Amino acid sequence: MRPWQKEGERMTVRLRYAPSPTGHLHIGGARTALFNYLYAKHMGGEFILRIEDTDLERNVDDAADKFADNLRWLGLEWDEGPDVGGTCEPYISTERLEIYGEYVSVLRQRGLAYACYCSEEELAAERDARVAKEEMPRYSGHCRHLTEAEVMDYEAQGRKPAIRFRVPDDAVVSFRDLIRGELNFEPGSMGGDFVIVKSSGIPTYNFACVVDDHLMAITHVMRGEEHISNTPRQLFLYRAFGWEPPLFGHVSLILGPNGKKLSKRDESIVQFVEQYRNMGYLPEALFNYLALLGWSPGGERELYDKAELVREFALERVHKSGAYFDPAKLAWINAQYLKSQSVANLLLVLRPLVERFVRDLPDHIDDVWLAEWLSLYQDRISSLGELPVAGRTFLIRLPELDDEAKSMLNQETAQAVVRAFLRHVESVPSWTKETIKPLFKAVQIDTGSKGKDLFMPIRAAALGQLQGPDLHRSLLLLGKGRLRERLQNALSSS
RNA sequence: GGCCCCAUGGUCAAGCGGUUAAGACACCGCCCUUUCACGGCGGAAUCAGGGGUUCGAAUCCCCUUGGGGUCACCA
Repeated sequence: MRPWQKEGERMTVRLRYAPSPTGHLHIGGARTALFNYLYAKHMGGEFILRIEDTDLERNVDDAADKFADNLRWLGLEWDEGPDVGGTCEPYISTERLEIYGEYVSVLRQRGLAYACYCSEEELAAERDARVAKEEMPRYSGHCRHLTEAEVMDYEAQGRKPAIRFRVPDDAVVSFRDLIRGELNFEPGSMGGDFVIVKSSGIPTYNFACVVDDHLMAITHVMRGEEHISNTPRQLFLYRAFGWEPPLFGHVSLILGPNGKKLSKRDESIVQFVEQYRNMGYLPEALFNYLALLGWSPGGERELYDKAELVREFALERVHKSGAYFDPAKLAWINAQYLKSQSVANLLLVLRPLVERFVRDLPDHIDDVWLAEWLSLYQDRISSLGELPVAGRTFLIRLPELDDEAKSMLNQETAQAVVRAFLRHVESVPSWTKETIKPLFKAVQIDTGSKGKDLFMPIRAAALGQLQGPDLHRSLLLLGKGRLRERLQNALSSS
């Protein structure tokens, strides 16, 4: 029974994602958030966003807002958090300093925590000495039993103490991980008394996290595997306070191309959510892909919407082993969503993208034009960001002829086809789907060319490449005026 | 190095003592198509190794090997 739990009340699960605002939301963080969200929602519980900004030096100004923005974009909405509020406010560590202070006092009064005056240099020297002896680096407990005189002496030197938690000497810890099962830790493997308040007066992650999770009634903590070794320390704290700890689940890591944990500094891979967003990836697709990375609902399906994922999500099916992040598969999933969505919907994403990618938008571009342009390429690209590249020829005045197109147009018969086509284009009264189609038949009669010999020269002259979307529709989109200009250019330049 | 975690094709993965070891991405081939894509069909490709347990192991146990995480007044 937890203090906040009323008699007979069924406890709702509460999970949180607690990023530190030191950078951008990356794939691994997003997936952790996603799993927490999926489980919370699957259980009909609550998902909470908390900002852990206890590392003042590394905090980045608007990182927290960006995290929130990208999390929302992905489709992860939280029930409580810094901007939406909630019953456990505030949701930002640095606004909870007083709270932490109270709990630190409790520990100190009970003799479970003590001031440590060791300087950074002294600690480093101690660590080096142990490493030199091939021992595990571990705090010696130097300040465990300082006399009053020693304390006064340190204070007189102007030293600012950190507060350490007194780890029981015979400490054995084990807990049942939601994903990995029983986990045991040998005594002495935990590094000795650990710091809970830095000499700056700011608590460390391990301390703030425990106090916050308890006060916020978090029932399940799902986090990356790199936190496994923090868990014993946090468990000590729960024990010291007499609190029932939440259930812990450690999710495997997402691996980069080198087989190691994704590093924010690794530039060989696009790993920030915002980057995919900027490339025109659809949030539903990223959501879908991330959910299936390290978890599987079983069966043969690859495409699931959010509601289905929430319904299917099960901790038992979360993988223990790490998973390589595969941008190609993500691209494929995104392509599937791209094909299935309405052009009108896609336009909402596309318009800002185009405005950002294309300078000096030609004035023939309006929503109707954009819609047609997009639909021409909809099943040929895997993300909207590829459209300005793939469909570039429609944005510029004259096409950029590639080598194949050039050699095509060098052929005598090709010249004749283009010449005849130009003649018919000029004489056609209107420019519609219906009027374009017969022009090809007319050219065929005039020149005797048909099939590839007929279509390719026109494609080359009009679009600059031998491959591309449907020719009739392309010419319609191009417009009669620009097409004529291109045909003339093709004839005069060769 | 200590402690801890992990191990089915190149990648994501299904499989929970008896299967010809699913499916998807990527790759290759064929078909469709005026081109390229899309789509369809087909192909190559996996149980890290060694011991047990068992009538029978990808599935259970042990060891080895390999990979990873962590050892901060970072989270």
